[in-house]
Order: sequence, then structure tokens, then C-alpha cells
Amino acid sequence: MATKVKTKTNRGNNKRQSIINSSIRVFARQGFFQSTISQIAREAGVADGTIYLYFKNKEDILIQIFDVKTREVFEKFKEEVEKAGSSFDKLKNLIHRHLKEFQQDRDMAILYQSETHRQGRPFEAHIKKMSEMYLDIVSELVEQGQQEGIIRRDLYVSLVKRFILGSVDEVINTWLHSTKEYDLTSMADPLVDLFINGIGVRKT
Amino acid sequence: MATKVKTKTNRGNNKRQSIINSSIRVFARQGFFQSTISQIAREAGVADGTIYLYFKNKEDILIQIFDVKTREVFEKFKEEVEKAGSSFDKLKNLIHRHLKEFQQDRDMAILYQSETHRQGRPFEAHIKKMSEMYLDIVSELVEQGQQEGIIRRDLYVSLVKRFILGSVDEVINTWLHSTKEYDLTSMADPLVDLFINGIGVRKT
Amino acid sequence: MATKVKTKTNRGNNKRQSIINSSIRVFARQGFFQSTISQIAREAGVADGTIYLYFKNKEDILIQIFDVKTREVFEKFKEEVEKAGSSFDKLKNLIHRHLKEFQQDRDMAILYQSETHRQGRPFEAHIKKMSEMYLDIVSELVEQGQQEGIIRRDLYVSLVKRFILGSVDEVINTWLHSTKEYDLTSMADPLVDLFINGIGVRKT
Amino acid sequence: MATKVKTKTNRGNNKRQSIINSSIRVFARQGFFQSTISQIAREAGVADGTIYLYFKNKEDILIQIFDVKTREVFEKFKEEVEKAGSSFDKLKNLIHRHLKEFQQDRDMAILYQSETHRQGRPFEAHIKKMSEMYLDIVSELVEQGQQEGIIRRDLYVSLVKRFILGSVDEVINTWLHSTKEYDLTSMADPLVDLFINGIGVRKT
DNA sequence: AATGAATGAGCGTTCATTCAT
DNA sequence: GATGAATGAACGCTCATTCAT
Repeated sequence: MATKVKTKTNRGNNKRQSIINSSIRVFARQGFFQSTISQIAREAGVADGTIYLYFKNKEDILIQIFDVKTREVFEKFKEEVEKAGSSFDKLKNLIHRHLKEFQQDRDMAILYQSETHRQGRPFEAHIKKMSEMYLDIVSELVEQGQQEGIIRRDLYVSLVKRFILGSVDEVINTWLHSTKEYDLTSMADPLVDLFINGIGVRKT
Repeated sequence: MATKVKTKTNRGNNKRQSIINSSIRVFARQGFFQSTISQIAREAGVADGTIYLYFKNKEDILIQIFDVKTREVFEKFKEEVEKAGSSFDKLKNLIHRHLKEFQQDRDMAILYQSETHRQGRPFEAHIKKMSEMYLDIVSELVEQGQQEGIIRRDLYVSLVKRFILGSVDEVINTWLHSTKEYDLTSMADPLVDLFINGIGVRKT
Repeated sequence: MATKVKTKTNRGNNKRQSIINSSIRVFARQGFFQSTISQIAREAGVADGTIYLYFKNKEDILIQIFDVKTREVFEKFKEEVEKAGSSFDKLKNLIHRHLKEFQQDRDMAILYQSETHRQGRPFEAHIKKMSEMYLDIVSELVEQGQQEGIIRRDLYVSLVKRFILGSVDEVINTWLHSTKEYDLTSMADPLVDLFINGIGVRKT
Repeated sequence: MATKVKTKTNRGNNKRQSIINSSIRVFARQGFFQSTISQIAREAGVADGTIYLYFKNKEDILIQIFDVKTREVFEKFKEEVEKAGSSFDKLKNLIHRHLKEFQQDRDMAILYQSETHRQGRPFEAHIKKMSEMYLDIVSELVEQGQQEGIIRRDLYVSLVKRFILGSVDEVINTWLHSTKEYDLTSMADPLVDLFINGIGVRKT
């Protein structure tokens, strides 16, 4: 149906996508600064110069990757949260999906970990935006939980966000750098348990 | 007394230290790959070539920084933990000191965040070592808490470590990238509260 | 006819040749280690980086020069030898052509002299190959002479080769370092005379 | 007797000699340009700076080596020639001693081969001087032989010198680059035979 | 639109030489 | 005399970017 329209547009998009995909792979493998345009071009099966038809420069590739990918990812997160009813289930779904997505796209996970933690200007904004989306999700979730009476009311929501996001990130990071292979999603339930109940013994 | 001995040794050490300090500053400001030997040399007030009297190459600077600094930092952490009695106080002290140290040495904090999250081989080992020290501290702490009956027994200790370390890192990372200035250590108590009690409401 | 094909191929070859020619000139003038890529590039009318499009590194230029040039030269030598009938005439032709070629390509002669006599590994093989070609030519020539009954049978052929090649090289070397200009080929006949008859008086 | 006087002078001379010897070794192993002052210093057991107390600069070491060593060597050559009576024996002795000396001092032989054949200014003069000494010896020898009636009168003496020196050098050079070990001096007699009689069959 | 040869600024690193001790 | 830490010019090489085809 919508197949014919693509002819012109998609040509470009195919090449564009191809470059983006190659970039993610190459960046993940070697890091942004260690990657060369030539490598990306070779991996994408295009000429070096072609890349500059779609991207302003090397950094622009990275920026666009983040813009697109994070939009995608957080769309999925939102969807996952909406799927569930209680705030507890929402959290569980979120964490599970978070781990699952990063497990499925290892290269992107690596790239994400590297880039969200490095310094270097022209990026800040994009990272922030993404981080805020996570915050939004968590905010809603916490608020709902509080109304449901299952989440404490005396919380700094922004701290809760870092508390959760940080833990998940570290779990992912450990997985990425681990020599052993194991299922990342299996960490979801224990993690959620920690989020909800903490490590302290409950006084009965 | 021991002042004479320095003449020879210290000369070198001073210059060495100066280069290390400059490197931390420059690496923090621009990232490892964006930093040049010339910048470091200029900042340290030495000639480019001088750097190679003390370090094998650019990467070696980074490695030595980590080796020294992490040893220092974790010495402090251990000390802080030993200062307290109950596992609860130990955790509190640890988190507090962690935040305090990184707040006091912002450049090192930035460097630490960048390097622990990037890919690139010849480093893995050094990072691992450091991470394990943290794990050791947390392990002991958790174990003690379990014996004291104030920390749950049904925990994956290695997950707890990531749960705690990840949260703290993220809190630091947010602070580093924040435009507002605020006291990082003020996050300690709320964080510990989250670690111990989680976000869930306690059923009475 | 075959003119169109050049468009792509020749472009590269022209630049490649240009770099090779410049390199011979620069190497001859200052020696391999004293020559810089910048000098070669300037002399060839290309950018420094361009050189690395055609050669792996500085040393690779030298190797390729030798591979090509010595093949060329020894093709000519062989041709010259085959042109003559008697072994005596062959020898005469060989020496004459040898001197003529090196006189015509003074830079290459200088380079050849330097490089065949210096130490430094990654070269040995290439030099050897070349030297052996000369040996082959002389071997055949001597053998034929022996069958013709005009060359002694009690000779170490490998020594004869060095005897001849060494003398010729030294004559060339002297010419190269001489302040006076003189016709190098004029040395051919006297040299051959010495090869054949030696310096001793013939007992009649 | 003259032993006491040395105290002061020799100290210097010892160090000087040590540096010279080390330099020959290092230069021979790696070539002049590939050798560093540090390597020479280390090998000589002195500090880098000390070298500049005895030599103006790196090149000066090379020059002084040649000045001294060639004087030494050619003293021996002369001596060897004077030992013999007939011009024929003189030639035999010269060649034999030449090969023997270079065989005994392999490093110097390598250095000599490299440096007499490379281009690079500030040297010419020293090489020339040495070469002329050889020429002188050969000249006398040939002249005497002519008077004795055993060497042809129709010879360019300067060509004869190159004819002989070149052959010997090439024989040495081959020996130096050979993988097999063999006695270099065994080449002396066959070589002399070639010099005297050439490769041609004598007409009876 | 696509190419890829060409560019040249820029960087890490080396090393001859100096000089304060 | 002797040292060796310090210097900084110089070089080989890389690679993001451009542009003629």
C-alpha cells in the first residue's frame, strides 16, 4: 500500500539507516573517538563522502542516533507502563522491558552507557531530554503508587528516579562488561524487590 | 630530618604529581581522547617530552591515575566503614563519604564516571579491581547486617552491590551534569533510607 | 585506443610514479633516514597524506622502488647479454650497459649504493634477490665462456661474481663521489680487460 | 715507565675509548641514524651528557671513529706490505691482511661498509683520505711490480685500485650479509689469483 | 545522488643536546 | 669531570572533510 511512495524517500532512508546501524556497531566496538568515518562507510557499504550527504559530521551521526533511538526506546517503555494496571506492575514491566531492550540491542546498550557518562559539550541537551523522559515515566508511576497507597509519600521523586535508573544502569553495565553470559532480564524481579522493599528487614 | 632525602626523589615526584594533577584536570575537561599531551604539558608547566620521562605514553597516565586514586579513595572508604559500629551506620558513613569525596574532587569524579563506562580494552582490569573493592566493602557490611538481624537474608549480595553503587553513581552523575550547584552529601541520608526501606509502604 | 582505459588507472599511476621519482631524488640527495615525507611530498607536488594512499609507510616507498627498479635494470642487463654472441662480448656488453644505466640514472645509482651496503633488516630479502639475478647472469656467461674455451675452468663462480660486481660497483661509487665529471662508460673496456687478463704479465 | 703519566690522561682516554667502542658496536648493529646517544651511553656505562664531554655531537663520534680506526688499519696494511719482498707477495699479504682485519672486527667492517657507501656531506673528506691511503699502497705495489716485470705496464693505476678494493669490499660485504659462517681469509688466494691472472684462459 | 582521491592540520612520540647540580 | 632530568623541535602518520567527476 504505502509501498510505492517509498521509492524516492526510502532510497535515502535505507542508506541513512544503513549508516546509522553501522555507526552503532562501530561506535560500540571501538568508542566514538576511536571510530573512523572510513570504518563506518565500509561497514555500511557506502563511500566515505556519502556519509556527509546524510550527516553534517561525525558527531552529528551520534546525535541523530541518540535522537532516534532514545525516542524509540522510550516509546516502548511508555507502552509497557501503560500496559499494566497497578503502579507495582508498571514498575515491574518497566524494569523488565528496560533490561530486555538493552539485552536485545547490546551495541546500543554499550553506546548508551559510554555516551551518557562522558563529558564533551554538544551533547548535554540530548542526553538530558532522554533522562527526563525516564523521569516523567517514573514520576507518574510513583504518583500513582502513592495514591494507591503502596508507595511511600515521603520521597524526593527526582531522587527515586536516579535511584532506579542508576541501579538498572549499573546492572546493565556489569552485564556488558561481564565475561560470563547470563540472562539480563532475570535481574528484573530481584531488582524491583529491592526498589520496593529495600534491603532492610521489615519490622512486623 | 627526612628532609634531605627528598632532594632527589621529590624533584621527580613533584613533577610527576604535577603531571598527574594536570592530566586529571585536562581529561575531566575534555575527555581522554580529546586531550592532547601538549595541553597536559602546558597545564603542568613542563615540556611535552618531559611527560615521557614519567609515563610510557598517554594511556599510561590514565592507568596510573586510576591505580593511585582508586587506592586512595577506597582506603578512605574502608576507614569510614570501620569507624562505625552497626551495619546501618557503616552504610550511612560509606555513602556519605563516597559522595563527599567525589564532591571534593570534581575532576576526578568526572574522569571516573567517563572511564568506568567506556569501552576500550587495556583498562578493564584496573576498573574491575576497583569495582571489586567496593563489592568487598558492601559484602562485609551486608553480612554483618544480616547477623545483626537488620538486613534481609534473601539477597543476592552481588546485586545489592550494583543496586547501591549504581544509585550512588547516578546521583553523582546527575550532580556533575547539573547546572545548579547543590550539596551532594545532602543526598546521603535520603539515599540510605531508600536502600534500607525501599520505596514501598510498610505493611504494619 | 587503449587511451580511455587510462583515465582511472593512470591518475593513480601518475601520482604514484611521481612520488617514486621524487623519493629517489630525495633519498639520493639526503639518504633514507634524513629524508622526510614532507620533502618527498613537496617534491612530488602532493600533500603529505597523499603518499599514504600509495605506500604503507616510508620504508615501503624504498622497498617498492627497489622492487621495480631492479627488475627494470636487470631486464636490461639480460637483454644486453643476449644481444651478444661470445661470452667475451657478453661480458663487455654487460659491463658497458651496467655503467651506462647507472650513469644515466645517477640518483638511482646513489640510492642503490647506499642501500645495498647498509644494515637494517626488512630489506635483506629484496637486496638478495637482486644480487642473485646478477649472479645468474654472470654464471651463465662464465659457463659459456668455459665451454668456448676462453674462460678458465678453475674458478669459483660465486667468487667471480663478487670479483666483477664489486669492481664495477666501486668504479661507480668512485664516479659518484668524484668531484670531476667524466664518462663512466669509458671505464668499461679497461675493466673488462682487467677481468679477462688480470694485472699480471703474460708469460709467453 | 710511561704508566704513571696516564693517571689523568688515561681516565679520559678510557672513557673516550669506551664510548668509541660502544659506538662502533651500536652503529654496526643498528646503523648510524637508528642509533641513539642513550644507547651508546648505556653500552659505554656513562651518562648521556658525558658523551658531549668527548665529542662535539653524534656525528663527531663517527668521524673520530673513522679517523682513528682507518689510521690503525692502514698502518697494519702498510706494515704487511713492507714485510714482503716481491710485489706479488705484497699483494697477497695485503689482501690477506685486509680480509683478516675485517673478519676480526666485524662491527667495524659493517660500519665501514655502510658509511663508505652512503651519501651525506660532512664525511666525504675523511673517507677520501682513507681511500687514498689504499691507493698509495696499491700504487707503490703496482709500480714495483712493473719494474719487476711481473705486472703489466699498460694499466690505469687508479682503476686498478678500484678493481682490487672493490672486489675485496664486495667479498667482505657478501660475507657480512651471509647467513653461513665461513673463513673470510680463505678468499684471499683465489682473489689474488683473479687479480693477477684474470678469468681469461692464457694463450700459450 | 554517489564516489573516493586528495588534502593538510594535528597529534603522539622520539631524541640530540643543554645545563644546573 | 660527570650526571641525567629537562627541553622542544621535528617527524611519521592519521583521518575528518571536501570536491571534481
